[in-house]
Amino acid sequence: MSVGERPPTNSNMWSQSSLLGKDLNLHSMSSIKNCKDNMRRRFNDEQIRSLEHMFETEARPELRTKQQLAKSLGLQPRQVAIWFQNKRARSKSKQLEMEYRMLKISYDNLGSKYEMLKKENEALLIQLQRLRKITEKVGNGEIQNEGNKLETEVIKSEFIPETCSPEFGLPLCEDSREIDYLGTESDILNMAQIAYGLSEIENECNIESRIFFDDSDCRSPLWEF
DNA sequence: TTGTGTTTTATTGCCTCC
DNA sequence: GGAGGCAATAAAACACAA
Repeated sequence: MSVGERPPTNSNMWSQSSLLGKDLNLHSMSSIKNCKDNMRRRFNDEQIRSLEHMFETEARPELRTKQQLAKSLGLQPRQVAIWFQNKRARSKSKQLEMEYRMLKISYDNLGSKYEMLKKENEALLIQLQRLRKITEKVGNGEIQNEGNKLETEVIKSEFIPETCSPEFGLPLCEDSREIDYLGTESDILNMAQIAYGLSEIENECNIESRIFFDDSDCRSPLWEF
């Protein structure tokens, strides 16, 4: 017999049992355990095909259906009932496995997205610090009208977003330095004022970020999945 | 051939529903 | 209380590497 081939089975352990004519009660079989041990056989290909086909249309068939199917396959109704029960269990297990895989993929994607956003956040914070320093200089009058053009150039050269992303309303750019990114000098001053406001928000955000994404929490069982 | 892991068939105990 | 479902488990049948 080749590998994977079923042994020929034209009957089964129940065909000669004392249960002929009995109902599908699955809990009244202990008295014939010895019979089972001597005669257990796997179902043949045709029986499996029919059972699978029936399962596709109805996973929980009625008693009458199971009895008819059993008769047509030369099995005991009880065997058919057990087969459906086991099949439902296998099916449920496979379904759970599939759901787990999907969730894991989703979780992994979320993780890499988080890492990406974290890097972008870090880059933006650095830029914010630079902007704040410049704003302080403006406030202290360190930047004179005469020098504005020069400062503007410095700002332009310094304040180039490291991440140009449409998600943040920033233009996508191959070479950011060629873009007049900040606009006019008055725009810069406006941004500096905004920066002061943002620094407050930034502090709050960092606190919240730590609550949700603190690495120390990653050791929790939930995080590990 | 044999040891071991996997799949399939069957049992048992508990639970819910009518 | 009986019927039938499910979860956990046993055990036979099978697959396969060494």
